[in-house]
Amino acid sequence: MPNTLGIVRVVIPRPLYQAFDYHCPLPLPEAGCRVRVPLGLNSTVVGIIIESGVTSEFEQLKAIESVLDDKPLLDPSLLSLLNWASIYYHHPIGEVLFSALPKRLREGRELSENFSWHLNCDDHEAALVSLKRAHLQRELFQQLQSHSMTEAQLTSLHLSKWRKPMQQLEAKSWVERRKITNDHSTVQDVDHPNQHLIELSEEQNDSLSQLAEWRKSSIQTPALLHGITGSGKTEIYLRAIKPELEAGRQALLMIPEIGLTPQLFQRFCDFFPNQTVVALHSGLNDSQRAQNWQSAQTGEADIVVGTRSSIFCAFKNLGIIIIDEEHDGSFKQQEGFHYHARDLAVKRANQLNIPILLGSATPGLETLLNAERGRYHYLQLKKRPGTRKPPKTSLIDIRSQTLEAGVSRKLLSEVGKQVRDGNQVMLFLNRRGYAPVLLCIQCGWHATCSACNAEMTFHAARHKAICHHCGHQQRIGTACPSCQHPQLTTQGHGTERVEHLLLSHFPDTPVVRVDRDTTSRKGELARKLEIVRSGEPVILIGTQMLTKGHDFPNLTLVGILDIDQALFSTDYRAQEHLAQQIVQVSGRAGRGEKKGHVVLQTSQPQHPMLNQLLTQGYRAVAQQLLQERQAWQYPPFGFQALIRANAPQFEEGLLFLSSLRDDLRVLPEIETGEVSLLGPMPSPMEKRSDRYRYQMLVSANRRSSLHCFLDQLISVLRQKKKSRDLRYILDVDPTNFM
DNA sequence: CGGAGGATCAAT
DNA sequence: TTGATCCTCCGC
Repeated sequence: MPNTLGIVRVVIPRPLYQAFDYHCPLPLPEAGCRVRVPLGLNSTVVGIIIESGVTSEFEQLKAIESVLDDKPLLDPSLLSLLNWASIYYHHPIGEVLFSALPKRLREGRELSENFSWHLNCDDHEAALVSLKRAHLQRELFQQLQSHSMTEAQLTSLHLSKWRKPMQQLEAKSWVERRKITNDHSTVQDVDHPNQHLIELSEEQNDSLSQLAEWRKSSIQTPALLHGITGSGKTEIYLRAIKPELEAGRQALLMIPEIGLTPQLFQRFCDFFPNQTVVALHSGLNDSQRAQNWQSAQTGEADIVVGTRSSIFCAFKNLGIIIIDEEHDGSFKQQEGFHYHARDLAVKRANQLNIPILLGSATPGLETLLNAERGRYHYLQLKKRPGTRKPPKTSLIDIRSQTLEAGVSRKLLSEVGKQVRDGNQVMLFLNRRGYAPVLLCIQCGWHATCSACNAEMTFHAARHKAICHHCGHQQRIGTACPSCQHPQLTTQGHGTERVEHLLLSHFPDTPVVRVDRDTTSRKGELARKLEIVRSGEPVILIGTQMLTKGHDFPNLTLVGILDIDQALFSTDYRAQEHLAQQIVQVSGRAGRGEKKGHVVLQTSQPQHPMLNQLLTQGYRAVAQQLLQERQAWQYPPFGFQALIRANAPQFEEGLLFLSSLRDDLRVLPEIETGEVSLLGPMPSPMEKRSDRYRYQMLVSANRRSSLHCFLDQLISVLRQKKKSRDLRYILDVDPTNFM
């Protein structure tokens, strides 16, 4: 072979654990570049180089078809994180690597060129006068007057439809488009007069100086910011980010899935008006996503505000990671490549030796334990700024109350009182729809899903029964579908039903329902939140959508309707989640000048966890739960993985897992008892979306034993013959056992 | 995962 | 014998 060819190692977007070697003309592209390579007999796929200039064992190498990037998309540190994740989660490297890229780039598309827009006009006054009636153009013009804007800024900031008016301005030659070559080698002025409008409390300032001190140490350990709801964690985030930006570095702020309130994003834009803030979340389309991702990769963006998958975003020079609401379950990816973005963020920060700040009013037990063991720096905010006090919480024993749609008389009268006083009220019920059960009292028929082992939820306004697990729908008339009895009844209650109740009791007060059904249309949530923020008396009824991050200053009463189910859950994480949820929902009350009040309805007013939460607070509950976890050797004291298998045929997955268990019996970790297996058993909902689901739990007291065992498990699994429609997945550190 | 080539099977 | 369908294997 002449000396014009080298060899590159390429990862393919297939569920394969190995990489493939290809010939490649010199000079070799670097690791992290995409290539197009032939695969199999007559197809080509996009691959990513993970090593360049290797020697290959393999005899008949093919040559790559083309190189797609002249500079790496993924830098060595990100590649190493992804490689680590592939090993830790025992997931095929190809799928891991490709999950880091936005769809457009996965498909091998060209990088979009990034441009910025500049004003190019002598007489601003005259121009503005002539734009008197062209509002959009005028707004853009004024925007550009203060500073030039990149396309990413324009798209994410406020004007999603900026292109047309910009074209019109361009036609008049008042603006011009320039290709961005600047990668912020000249750092813009980060300081801005608007930044300091909010004065920090003594406690906040104290946290900040601790953070500054912490930043100085040569090895960066993570920091936990445990601040009660309303204590102003966002202000700390902003100021923790600031010095990094001043040093020319970038920041990543990770938020829960539905936590990106426009207010939070806006706060960041306002605080750093000279910096580029971009979002990465599910609300963006493919091209916005690719563009924002890329703007972080090139260094054009200074701050990325993103959900779970933004942990894989490439950065030119990442300086700090912040995770807001770090306890939130949505940081755990629950399908395909099951990773925990919070854990990976800690790993990434560690690899880069940069600071990471985990913020929450209700830190997860794992995080709290890390803080207690001194592995994380522990910061607390115990007060709300100013004179604002945390809300007072009381229980209503619903056993001694008349209930209407699950709402007690006592709570209803309290709602009435608050509304009459001009205040706002929020009722929290984590169940959408009208009622979870629809049945016929004559023949006993009830609406069950044909694809799942589940009741279908009745949605009254749509005259439908809908399965919340697979989406199947059935139209419901007035008569029973089975015996034609003219009246169907319901059991239980969802947000829609409570909304009806509230409308009938308080006809003069707006009732705003916020759940997936009422906010699926784009902009609908924002519109509803706007009503609430106007401050007028409003009764809000909603699911957990309502619990995250919102700030309603005029909200004085929070009612939590149905928690009894969670009190008796068999899932060992249920108590932790419930405590977090109660604290988070409660924290929506009393954020303004008026005092807040929280009412918890329950049939278990003597329940130890509830009482401890009310009298001693979240930290005490968490400590109690940690003790219980320790006694049982549950995480974070023990380590787990869950193998799930499902197939369209009844018990096929069960058979598969049983046979797997037999194969595993001879492994050393099982024989010594370092690792134990539980199951296989049916998943809590055995049939879902026409597939029968089973699972087997792997537990170990040491992480190293677990991982050593899983390595062997994967190789057994790979060799096992399996029917084509059987699917299995390994979930390391599972959080959800459904 | 996804294509291909071989095995299998019922209908011709 | 043939087309359809299932199955198993393999990818550089």
